[in-house]
Amino acid sequence: MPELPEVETVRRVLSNNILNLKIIDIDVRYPNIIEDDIDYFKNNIINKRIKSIDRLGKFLIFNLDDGAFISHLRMEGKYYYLEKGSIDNKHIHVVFHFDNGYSLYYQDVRKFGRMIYKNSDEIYETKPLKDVGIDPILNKKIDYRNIYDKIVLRSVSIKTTLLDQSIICGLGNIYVDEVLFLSKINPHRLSHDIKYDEVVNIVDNTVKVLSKAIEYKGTTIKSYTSSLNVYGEYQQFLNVHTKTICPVCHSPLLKDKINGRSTYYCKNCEV
DNA sequence: GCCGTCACCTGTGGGC
DNA sequence: TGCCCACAGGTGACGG
Repeated sequence: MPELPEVETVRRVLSNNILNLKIIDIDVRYPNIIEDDIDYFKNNIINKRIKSIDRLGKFLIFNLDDGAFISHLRMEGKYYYLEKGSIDNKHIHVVFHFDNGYSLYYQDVRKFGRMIYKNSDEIYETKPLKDVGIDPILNKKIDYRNIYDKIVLRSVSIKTTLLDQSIICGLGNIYVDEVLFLSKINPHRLSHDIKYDEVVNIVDNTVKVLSKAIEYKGTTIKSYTSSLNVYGEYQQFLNVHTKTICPVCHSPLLKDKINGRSTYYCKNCEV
């Protein structure tokens, strides 16, 4: 579900609500969400305050007085900040209770999301953040040559390469289709055939698409929400993903699978 | 190190 | 109505 714009929207919503609150208890109902030993995770977080929330790619980083816990929403993860006891359902798997009578509920229908605690010195030096590539929103000076050098080493499709979070992070299935459409590049083209100028174009369009999607609080196709009953509005700007007709040449769009992912593109406009 | 496949889960919608 | 199957916005483990 959530790609970079949706995660950034969640970060902003939570930053307006939970900073400086002390976590006094954690209720872990589905242990597989937590990658650590549960007691280790809880002992390192309980009695600490959330000082800030950062984002790298699709990861949320909840910085505490000391250390941080990192959260990935994967397909369906959502956070709700509500009064303690005001919500309950079988899809809520982790609950952080604060000292003000409110709680942060982590809900995840498919249970794919993950959380892990890190000491301060290992947050960016260990997995998972160690392997995360360039964040196109956080990095104001983008090294196009570096990205090009990594892309042309790959022999898979350009779409597959752009979904690889270790090169450019933050793109998911929806925005990759949009970026490639704006860049006029067929998603099936092999990475090692992509020219330097096309990489520049892809990166610039990535920044453009993601920035505008953040402005509109993400894309809601099915289930995404940044908090209870708050939905993204970028879907009105989608050109190809889930669409049937090309908005430029008006020919029917193609839909097929690349690496098992639904892929929408125009065979006339994307070459 | 790269690549393809599968697994992780549940809900939804279409076909029969 | 009920059953079965494919599919859904992500990522990591594993074997070749």
